[in-house]
Amino acid sequence: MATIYDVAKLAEVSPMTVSRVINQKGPISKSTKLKVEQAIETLNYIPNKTARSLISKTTKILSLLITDISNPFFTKVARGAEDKALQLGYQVIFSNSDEDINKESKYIQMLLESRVDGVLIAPSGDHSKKNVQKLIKNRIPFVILDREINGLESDIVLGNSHEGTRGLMKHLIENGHKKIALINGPSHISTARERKQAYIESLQFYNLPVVEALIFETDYKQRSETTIIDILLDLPASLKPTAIFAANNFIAVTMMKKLKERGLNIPKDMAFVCFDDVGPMSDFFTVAAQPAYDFGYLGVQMLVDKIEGNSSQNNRKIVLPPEIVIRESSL
Amino acid sequence: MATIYDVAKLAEVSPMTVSRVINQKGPISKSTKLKVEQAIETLNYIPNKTARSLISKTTKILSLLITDISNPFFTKVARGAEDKALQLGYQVIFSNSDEDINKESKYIQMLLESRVDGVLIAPSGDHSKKNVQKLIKNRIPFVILDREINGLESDIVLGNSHEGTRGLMKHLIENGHKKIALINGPSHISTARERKQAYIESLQFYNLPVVEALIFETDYKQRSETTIIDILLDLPASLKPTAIFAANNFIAVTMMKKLKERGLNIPKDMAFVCFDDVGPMSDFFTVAAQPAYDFGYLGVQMLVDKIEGNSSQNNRKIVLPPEIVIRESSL
DNA sequence: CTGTTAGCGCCTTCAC
DNA sequence: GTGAAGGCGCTAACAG
Repeated sequence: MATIYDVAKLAEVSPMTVSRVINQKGPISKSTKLKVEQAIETLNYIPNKTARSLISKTTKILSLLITDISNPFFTKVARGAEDKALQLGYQVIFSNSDEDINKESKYIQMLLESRVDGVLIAPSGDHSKKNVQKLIKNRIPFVILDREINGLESDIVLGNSHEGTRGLMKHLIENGHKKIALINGPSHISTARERKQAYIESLQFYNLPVVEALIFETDYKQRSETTIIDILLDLPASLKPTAIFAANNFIAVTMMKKLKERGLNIPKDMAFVCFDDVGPMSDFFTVAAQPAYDFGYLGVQMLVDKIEGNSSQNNRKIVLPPEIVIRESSL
Repeated sequence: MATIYDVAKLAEVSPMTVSRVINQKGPISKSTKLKVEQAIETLNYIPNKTARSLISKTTKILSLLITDISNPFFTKVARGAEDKALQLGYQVIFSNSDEDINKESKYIQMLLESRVDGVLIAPSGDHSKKNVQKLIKNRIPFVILDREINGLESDIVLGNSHEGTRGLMKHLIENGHKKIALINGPSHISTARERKQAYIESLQFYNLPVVEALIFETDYKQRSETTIIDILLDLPASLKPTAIFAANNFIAVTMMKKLKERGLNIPKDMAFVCFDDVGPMSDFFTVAAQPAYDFGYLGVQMLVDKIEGNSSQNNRKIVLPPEIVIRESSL
């Protein structure tokens, strides 16, 4: 592969001159510029970004560290991130932590070695604090996505779990549901804590009892099995819920599948709502849809602002409201 | 950020010795190794992959160039690719061409400059040949995904469009459908050509007429509007189809939405089948589901084989069969 | 307007 | 078992 020296030799100039025409920087005569351009062409010269990085201490690469690209929420986040990154001249490396702190730590190490210019991270939970602190220690700019880390201030792009939950609960309750099960994510993730809190507050607001037997905690991951539905359906009639609120889309998918297996009809036998869109074909589901694309898009914008020093402030917080979309599953 | 020199100084050894302990290569005494490790620890030294790349001429980065990560098919491809890449010690940069040859070309240029070790590409169409040839010219290993490029042999991981189409058509026809519309992708994409051909052959196999008015060509992208459904529904009763076969998931989503808008019930008023899964919540759709995860997983495996020279052969072709999943939309 | 020198952080090669 | 010299491809800083 041709180097700047090869080009220089062919064009009968110094490597520095070649560098100048490549980077369109510094004064160059039309004629030498032409010579160089021809040499570049005939040698099929392509600048080596790796060598540049060594000098510029900049890679023009961003890291997108999410929990699972398969989750339609994060798929859209990724799309938004990549679109904005391209616009700003960055490439993005993506990684899936699978909500696993160890996997997350491994990726953090890798991205540190890669000298990425910045990191967009959806933390796997509050324990991610140590990973984020590693970023801080190494002065690599980052923006947190979707989940706050307990006891850590930072630039962040978030949804509004309270608003989304209240909207969903209001809809359910005003449609006559009094016994609503919550199938939540792990309490070490901020969104799960907030969704539970808003769930409880909503019940209280409508003077409905908070029944512990109707509150479950699982994880946000895609699962093939669950016993929660069995437990719910075995509840005595006085307790058995008429509606289920799943705290994210993957929980919803798992529960729905089980509900179908058990022969229940949605919404006739059980109303069903959840947080997050469930994918392109979601015309059936009542959801609190978050503007996932914007999470990624704005996140990258914020991050690059920070990297390139265009931003005066720190700990900027963008909160994006969800949209309550009422569909068949709860009617 | 600490360099190998800082570590060397602190440990009172030469940089070379530090390099040796980092890479666990060459003989080192226990005691110096310990000294070095301590220095690394106290200085929080992290090897600079960028500098390494300059010497090794290897970046341990793969490029995944697909058309749209938002497409559930490619989402899974990406997941499979990343999983295998992690296993093999590679990171992956992803890019979305949006089925646009110009965008694709731009990315090809970027990845060439980045000196990625290999490329996994789902070509935007037959015109991608020039981009792939650029890869060949620059000797960068690649594996093609999902779509063959007319007149180009290469390592490739593919689905079986014929088999999937025949399966779907068989199901429809054996359920009594005689007028089946095909809403296909662009004919410059191999999968569209093959699906159309298999569609026609299936009709002929069952002695059914091939009606040009029932064959449409659109693109594989997500769209918010379409006139195709209107055209179909305005057809005289003698022609109006009783079933629709969408050539990919995005086409299916667009058409379904329109069908709903027009007040049609699936499958009562119109049966509906498509190629590719439509996302995690696809329990409604009859589809030819491709093992998308394996496309990515095996693709990376093949690619890294090539990169690391473990593979003797060229132009290896992996064909992954689809699974016909019959669900409500066609019953 | 163009060229020279030096060095980014690391590793290969060859000495000792 | 350890170190010194040199260079990967490029560009900043200075010189002319």
